[in-house]
Parts: sequence; structure tokens; C-alpha cells
Amino acid sequence: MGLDKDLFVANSLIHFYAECSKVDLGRKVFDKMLVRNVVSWTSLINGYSGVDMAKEAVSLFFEMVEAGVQPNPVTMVCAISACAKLRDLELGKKVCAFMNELGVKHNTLMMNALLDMYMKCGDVCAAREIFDECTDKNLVMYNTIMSYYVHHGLAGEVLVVLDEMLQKGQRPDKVTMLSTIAACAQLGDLSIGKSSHAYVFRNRLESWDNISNAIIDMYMKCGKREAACKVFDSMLNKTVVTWNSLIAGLVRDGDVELALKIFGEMPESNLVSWNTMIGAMVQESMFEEAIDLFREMQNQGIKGDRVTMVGIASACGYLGSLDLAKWIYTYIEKNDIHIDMQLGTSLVDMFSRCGDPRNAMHVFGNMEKRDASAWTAAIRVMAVEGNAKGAIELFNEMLKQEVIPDDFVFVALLTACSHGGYVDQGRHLFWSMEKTHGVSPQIVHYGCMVDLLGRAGLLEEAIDLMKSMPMEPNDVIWGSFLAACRKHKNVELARYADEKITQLVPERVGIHVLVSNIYASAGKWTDVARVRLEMKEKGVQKVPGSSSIEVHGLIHEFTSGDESHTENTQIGLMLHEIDCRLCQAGYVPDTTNVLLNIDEQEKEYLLSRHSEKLAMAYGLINTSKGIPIRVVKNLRMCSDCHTFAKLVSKLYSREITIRDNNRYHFFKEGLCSCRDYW
DNA sequence: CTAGGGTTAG
Repeated sequence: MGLDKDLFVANSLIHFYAECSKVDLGRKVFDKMLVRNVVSWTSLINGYSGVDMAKEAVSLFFEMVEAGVQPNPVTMVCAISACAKLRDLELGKKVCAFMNELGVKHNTLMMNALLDMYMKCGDVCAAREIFDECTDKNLVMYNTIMSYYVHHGLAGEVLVVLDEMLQKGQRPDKVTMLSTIAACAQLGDLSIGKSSHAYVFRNRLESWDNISNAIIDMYMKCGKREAACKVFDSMLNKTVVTWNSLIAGLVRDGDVELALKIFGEMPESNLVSWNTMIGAMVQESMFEEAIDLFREMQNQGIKGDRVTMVGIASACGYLGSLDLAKWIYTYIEKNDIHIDMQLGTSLVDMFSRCGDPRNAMHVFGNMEKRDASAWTAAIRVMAVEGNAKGAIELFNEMLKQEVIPDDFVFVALLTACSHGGYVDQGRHLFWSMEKTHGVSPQIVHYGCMVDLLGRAGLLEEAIDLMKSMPMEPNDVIWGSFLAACRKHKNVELARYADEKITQLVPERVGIHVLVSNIYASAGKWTDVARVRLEMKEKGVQKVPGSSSIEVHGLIHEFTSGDESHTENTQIGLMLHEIDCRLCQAGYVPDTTNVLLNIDEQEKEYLLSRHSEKLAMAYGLINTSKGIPIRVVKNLRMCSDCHTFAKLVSKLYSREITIRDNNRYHFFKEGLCSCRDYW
């Protein structure tokens, strides 16, 4: 009798300490006990689980089973939820096996815990099995599975479950509705979204802020801005989430200007608000502005998280600034920001776009898990340097690791083959896409193939492919076909393409410039004049070539023929000096790259003022020997600048990297990494 | 427990 009383007191103490998160004190009591029962063990397991010591909780459970104590349903719930916290599926299955072996009686709470564990550990199938086998489902169980379906992006399943529960006569509560509305947002299902809104209204559930926030989000994602604003205006307790839902919706809508205005006037903002705006800037190609926002965050003492860094890394990649890229990477390490799959992928791309394949592959090598997107990023690292062999090796490695390739992977692969001149392998991959991997080629893949064939000079084969495509070739495809005509100086096919394009997309800028370039390099000045006149009539403006170089942390930007730089005179002198030394080495400017009908001398002058040359000259002046020169250009580099860069790298003993709009060139000792195939 | 995240041809 006395012992029973002592046991009861001790168990109560352990339970009490667990409630107060003082599990250590509970442990002391537990250790001193002479006699323990299942409640003693369970209370302590619960205590550990409650203070995020899930590992200890689970090992205590095993210890208990070892000691021959029969667990009860409460013990099971504690142990299973500890496994859920650890996201450890194997452990969860082990606990489950013990449960079945020991014949613990199933109850609803336990089934809920199991369901929760399987979903948190990512085993949706096992979770579904539990769910289907359970005969007396309660509301919590329905809500649990629905909320996890939402979390895993399986919105369709949410509505299936909703149907089932309505048929069984279960009344949805606010948690049910929250998941339902979120599912409608994911699916863009306005009709169920609207009736959910009505249900919420009838049952007075909208007083719960979360519900109204979800409704705003839903309407925004369904493209119903007005309906969203109506709910927004009617809300009495607007929270940060409410405001964030609104600005995120506006950003998705493309109204970044309004989003920015509201962001500035919001009564309260948090990290999510900043991340939303940074993402908006990236979406609108306002990369400097994205970085500026991040700087502003720093000034206000707000630290970035994973999501911030994804946006910033992406902006940095587009800017091509390696110094910034390195700084970002250091920032992530210093602030202990965990590099998950998405951030990892972003960083791989950032380094690759900044012309640093070594760091890109370093990040890739350190990634904990790699999905198809991650592998694609790595393959793109190979693609931008024209390393087709490396790309194919990575692809094979990826298949070996049983990652299923998607359409993106093939774009990267075919691009790599194209830039590396791997025609046969490219063709083979293209045909194997559907046959071996079940990925049907889309217009982008045909685009890659036209580019691959065109670059290799197989213009007829490219035309044949374009004719046999299941869809109409678009402006981009015609554009790469034209680029191929230019490279291989085929005016006849260019003229044919010109006619087609004029019917197809009269307003595309780059293409018309290309057309006019081809005529110009072949000396067909009447045609040049015609195209240029057409461009002028349609109000088409040529995008000016622009190159930037980073010196001592500052980005200097030059446009073609730019004379506005403060060191313009020195740059001119430098270019003159380079020209002299190059001439001595036998360099002859390739004036076919100039598209105006002017005399040769003027052409030479214009050519010598291409933006990448200005940037290179500036780099030579302002950095010391041994420091590599890194230039980022917005358009494709011309062949003359390519020759120029090769010679400069030799005569000035400088490593030069030029990243143009789709790949980079690494010049060293008179040679280029592309081996002149590009 | 509602808001924010990676990659498509030239």
C-alpha cells in the first residue's frame, strides 16, 4: 500500500516536471525510484519529447520495452510523435513494429499520431494506408491528413478527403476550412474557393484571422484581386500575414510597383515581407534593386534566411558579379544558414553564372540531397563552359543514383552538347528523351536541337527538323537559326528565314538586328537598309551592347562607343596601345562584325569601341598584373572581340573571363576555353 | 497554423 502511494507521488512529480519543461528534475526522480510502472516511463518519455529531446525519448522507449514493461496507448503516442519530430522514418517504423509485436490496443489518438508521423517523415503512402484502414475517423484525423496534403502540394487529395468526410456526415470546422481554402489557392479552384468562403461566412468562422488570410491568398491566387481586397478591407485584425498575402498576390499579378508602395506603408513587416519584395525584384529582372533591398535589410539589422539568400543568389547570378557571389556564400556560412536543396541549387547556379565552376561544383558536392533540379544546375555548370563531356558524365551519374530526369535536365544537356559541339551525342540524347526516359520533347528541346545543328553548320538538317516539328517554330528558334546562318555565312537561308520571321513576329528586336547583321557581314547593304527601315517604322530599338567589370568592389558599366566614363581618356590611350601591340602580333580587325554601310576606317573605329573592349581596357588600367579580368556582357560577344581577348590574354599575360548572355569564355595565354567553338 | 524560395533555347 505504501509503495503504491510512493509510486503515485513519484509519477505525479515526473508528470509535473514534464509539464514545466524541467525534464532533468523528472529524470532525477525517475532514477531514484525503486519500483516503476508504465506511467513512470511514459511520463518521462513525454517530458523528453516536450523539450525537443526526441532522441532521448525514443531510446527511453526502447529501454522500457527491454525492461519488459508493456507500453500503453499513451506511451505509443509519445514515442511515435518523438519519431515524427525527428523526421526519422526508419525509427518510426521500428517503434511501430514493437507496437504490433506487443499487441498494444489501437485507439484513435494513436492512429492520429501514426498518421502524423508518416506524413512528417514524408511517407505519404503509409499515411494514406493508415487513414484508409481506420474505421472510426474523427475530425482531427481528417484535419491532420488534409493539412499535410496541403503542405506537400497535393491539393487535389485535400478535396477528395473533404468529399469523403462530407459524405460520412462530418462537419468541417475552421481547421478543415483552412486546409480546403489553401488547397483551392494551390489549384486555382475558384468555384470551391467561393463556396468555402460562403461556408465560412455562414458559420461565423471568419473571425479566426487565419481563415481570412487564407481567403485573401486564395482569391489572389485565383486572379480575383477585387474579391481579395474586399475581404482585406473588411478585416478588423489585420496582421503581418494579411499584409504579406496582399503584397505577394500583387507581385504574382505583376503589379510590383503597387506592392512596393504598400510594402513601404505597411504598419508592420517581417522577414517574409522583405523576402517577398526581393523575390519581386528578381522576377522583374531588377537585380541591382534586389541587392539594394538586401543591403537595406542589413542596415536595419535584419538577418536574411534561406529564402532571402535564394533570391539574392539568383539576382547575383544574373549580375555575374563573382565578388558578390563569394560574399554571399561567406554570409551564408557566417550566419549558419542551412543550405537545403533549393538554396544549394540557387548557389550552384549563381557560381556557374559568375563563371566560377569550381565553387559551383563545390557547393553541389556538399549538398545533402540532390533532386533533378539540383543535377540540372550542375549540368548547366558544364553547359556554360561548353563541357559537353562533363555534362553527359553528370547525367549518367544522376541516372545511376536513380534520380528521374525531367524536361529541364534535357534542356541543360542539349545546351551543353550544343556549346561543346557534341552533335551525335546531342541527337542521340534528343531521341532517347521520349524512348528511354518518357519525357516528350517540347518546343524548347527542338530549340536546343536547331541551335546544336545550326552551330555545327548542319543548316539543312536544322531546317528539316523545324519543318518536321509537331509545333510551329517560334521567334527564338528562328533567332538561333539566324545566328547559325550568320556564323556559317549563309545568306540564302538567312533570307528565307527573314521572310518567315517577318510574318511571325514583327516586333522582336534581337532577331531583326541579327538579320541586318547577316546582310551587313555579307555586304548586302540594300537588304540592311530595308531591314533597318522596317525596324524604324515599327519603332523597334536595338538593345545596346553593354559590358560591366567589377574593380575594387565597384561595378563599372560600359555601353558600345561609351565616352562618358571619367577615365575615358586613359581608356582611349589604353585601347590605342593594345591595338598597336596587337597589330605587331598580326591582328587584323574583323570588320564584318560592324553592320553599318560606312568606310573601313570608321568600321574599325566602331569595332574598337565595343563595350567588352572598353571594359577590358579599363580592367587592364585599374588592376595589377596577375589579377584576372572579369567582364559580363548582356549580348553575345562578337567574333572580333573574341579574337581580341585571346590576344590580350597572351600579350598582357592576363586571365580574362567574359560571360555573355548565355555562356562564358575563359581566355588564357592566347587560347579560349571554348576552343573557338561557340 | 495562414504569407516568402531553385532551373527552360539565343
